[in-house]
Amino acid sequence: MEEIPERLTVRPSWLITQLAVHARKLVFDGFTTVGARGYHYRILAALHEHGPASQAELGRRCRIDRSDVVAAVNELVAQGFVDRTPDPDHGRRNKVTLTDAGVRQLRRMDKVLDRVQDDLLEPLSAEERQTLTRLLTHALAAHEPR
Amino acid sequence: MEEIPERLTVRPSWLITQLAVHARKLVFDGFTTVGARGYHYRILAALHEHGPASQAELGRRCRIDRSDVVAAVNELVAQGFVDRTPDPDHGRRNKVTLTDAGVRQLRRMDKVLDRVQDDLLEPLSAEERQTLTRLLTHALAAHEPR
DNA sequence: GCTCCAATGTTGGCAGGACCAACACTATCC
DNA sequence: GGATAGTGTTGGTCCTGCCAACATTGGAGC
Repeated sequence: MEEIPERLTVRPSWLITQLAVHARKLVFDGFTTVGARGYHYRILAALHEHGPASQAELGRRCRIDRSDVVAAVNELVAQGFVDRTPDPDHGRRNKVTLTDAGVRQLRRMDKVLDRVQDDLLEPLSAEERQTLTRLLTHALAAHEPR
Repeated sequence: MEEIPERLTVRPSWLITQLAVHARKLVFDGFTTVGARGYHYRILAALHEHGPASQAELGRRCRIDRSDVVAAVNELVAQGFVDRTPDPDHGRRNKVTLTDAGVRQLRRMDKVLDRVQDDLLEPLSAEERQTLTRLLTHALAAHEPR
């Protein structure tokens, strides 16, 4: 009745992009419950794991365009999750720092994400999830800038 | 130097959405060379595999919103790849039909897509690609409307 | 020192894909 | 006949990812 064309369902590019649609939706819905969105998590995570950084650096680490980092940092500042201060050594550069509230927000988002993984891969066994993760990591590595 | 936070790289939702970014880009670039985009392929494929259909039907089969089908069909009509005629039995309904030129366009897009799969999964062996396809299909099935 | 280049922050814009609300119209079921 | 479900269409939103342009600043090379 409403079958998807086989040409589509057979191709990895379709499977990946369609599963990504569901992943995005789950992540979006989850993050909405804590008043955040994807870019926010990436930035908080980078600050937590690698310490304070300039906006350009954050963009490179998080795979976010410079111009989009501006907006995301603005929002995070407004929510009190990061501080933005001019870098004393480099006149134009900013230093973005994680606040305590930011750390707590990051932990909330971590929990949300853990649940999302479960919903997303629900029908797969633990072993299958591991295999999938390995294969995806492998494939993705080939497309990363060296 | 520009390492991605581990919190991200470890999670399937990140791997899937990021690989999807590259998949989209490869598909987009490929389809651009034949003057088309994603929605066009889905619609041509559905028409070829299941025969003429109404727009609402196409939307359901291709996972495209009704309103977006309108625009895509407009473009396909303008390019001469499909015909849109009023359904004689149902006053409001349209019947969308694939033209010969549409079939040729579909074949061109098929070739493009085959190359894309290869670029996308380049580092994986044939067996790994098969495993990946199986796991993705399995996971995706759980999120499809029954 | 001075010039040229690279990097930075910022604004503003665009496109694709997905989605939603509302409206007018039609067919069909009770 | 009247309520209801389906259809085509317009118009708008959102997230993500990008790009161009600009002013400003640091640093490298001469």
